[in-house]
Amino acid sequence: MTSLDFNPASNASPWSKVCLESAAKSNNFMLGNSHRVFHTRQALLSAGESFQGIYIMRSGSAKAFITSACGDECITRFFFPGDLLGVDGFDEHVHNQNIVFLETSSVCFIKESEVYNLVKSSDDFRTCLFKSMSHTLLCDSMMMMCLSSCSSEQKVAHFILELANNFTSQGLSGKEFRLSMTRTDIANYLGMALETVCRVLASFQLKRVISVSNRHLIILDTRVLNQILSKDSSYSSSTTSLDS
Amino acid sequence: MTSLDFNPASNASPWSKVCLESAAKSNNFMLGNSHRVFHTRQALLSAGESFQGIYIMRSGSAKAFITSACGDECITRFFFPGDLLGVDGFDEHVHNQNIVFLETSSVCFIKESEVYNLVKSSDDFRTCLFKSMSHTLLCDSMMMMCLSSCSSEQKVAHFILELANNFTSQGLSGKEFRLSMTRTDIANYLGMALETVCRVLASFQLKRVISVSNRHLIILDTRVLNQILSKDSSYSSSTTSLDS
DNA sequence: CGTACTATTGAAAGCGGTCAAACCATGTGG
DNA sequence: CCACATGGTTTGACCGCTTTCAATAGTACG
Repeated sequence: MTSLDFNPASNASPWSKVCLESAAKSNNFMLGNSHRVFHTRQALLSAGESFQGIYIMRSGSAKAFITSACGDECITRFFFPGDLLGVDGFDEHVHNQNIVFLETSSVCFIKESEVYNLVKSSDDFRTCLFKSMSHTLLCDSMMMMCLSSCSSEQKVAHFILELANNFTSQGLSGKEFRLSMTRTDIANYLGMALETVCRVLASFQLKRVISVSNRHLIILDTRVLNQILSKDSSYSSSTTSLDS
Repeated sequence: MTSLDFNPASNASPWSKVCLESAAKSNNFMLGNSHRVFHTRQALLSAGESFQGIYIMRSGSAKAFITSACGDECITRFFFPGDLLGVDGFDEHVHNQNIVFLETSSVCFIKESEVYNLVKSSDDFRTCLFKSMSHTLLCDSMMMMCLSSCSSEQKVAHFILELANNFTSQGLSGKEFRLSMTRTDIANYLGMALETVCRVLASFQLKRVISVSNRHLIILDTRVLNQILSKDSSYSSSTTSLDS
């Protein structure tokens, strides 16, 4: 009923996000030396690279994409501060995704061996790592659900709310923010044509639900946005009041 | 060209699948007592239930689904022997998905506290657990890629090959097997209408790529199936034509 | 100021969904 | 053993959402 059914990220994320790094720090694993800054379009990882450890996004944003057999890139994920990067490498000790930054960003590296040490020595770290991975799995499920059963409008609504949630949990405004990704990226991520993204955004703007100009986005009516998500066909008058 | 670009499951899965349970066993965590058998349509978990631990699928199959805000079920995952169930619960200590068995199956339960103990005490278990979760993340990415950028034919081809892979890694035939899920389940999972699933299967059969009768499926030409997956458009002349 | 990239909007075509009607399998009870 | 009921499956016809194609406009940055 409430906004919970929209996105499970709302509660879990902020907690584990801060936790991981601090938990690691408190164990004196010299994380200070492992900070690194990247700029727009720079790559953190490329598919095929050997796995050395994981990264925690400290600031900025990035996208992960796979180059499919057909040759085209497919964005599978966006990363924001607090997210873990490169976790897919545990499986085969090889990264299967490319990760590229969308803006100037900084990450914190944790070597694989340190991850294992921390998991053993720090309950906090272990808990947070598990939470984070578990949470990602849940988000993936929600995303798959969205991709498989949502209309274009619902997909975009979901995407905007997801972003808003992320910014809110970072302590930033969830109502007004900058899109660090292009329309093409959004379209790619949501599995639709970029023209459709534009059209949906335009339609939302027409309905006074949002206001967009280029990368700058303002959410004018979160409730309607949630309504669109929960049922597009019939705009039931009043469902539930909601969160932030 | 190789099967690698189709599904990353091929290599990783079998290894970690066997490992987890044996690693747990070797540490004498009395897993013998935690075996349980379920029958078709029985539920292992329901959304909202509190998280107690994780399960390893020993035999049979199951589906995970979320009930969306719109009220309809959405299948996010199918489980086969070796898969971990209920991992999404680490995040909030609550399960967000329902898991229901598709046939008579047996699972092995590992209490949360035991998971943590095992992670600390057994490098094998820790490695396998990480691999498994990491692998699931990768599979999710592939699935999202499929959902967002594949045609109906490609989705079904992907699904069949995924199943074949799973059966192969279980030591069973990857060419001939029984579908434990209904067409409706498949359609739901792949984000398409069940009628479309039927149509695609029929078209594949017409092309002599597969042979299906009810739940019984035989793969006649894996190569063409992979070709369909990697590029559909070239076949457009003969595929969707309704000439009969 | 031009070049390249990004974004927007329109018109036409097609894939896939919805609706509808059979068809088939399995199991139940007469 | 058959009639019936139920749920799963199949196929056809029609329609609409999205994509594709195409052209234009706005933006960033040298």
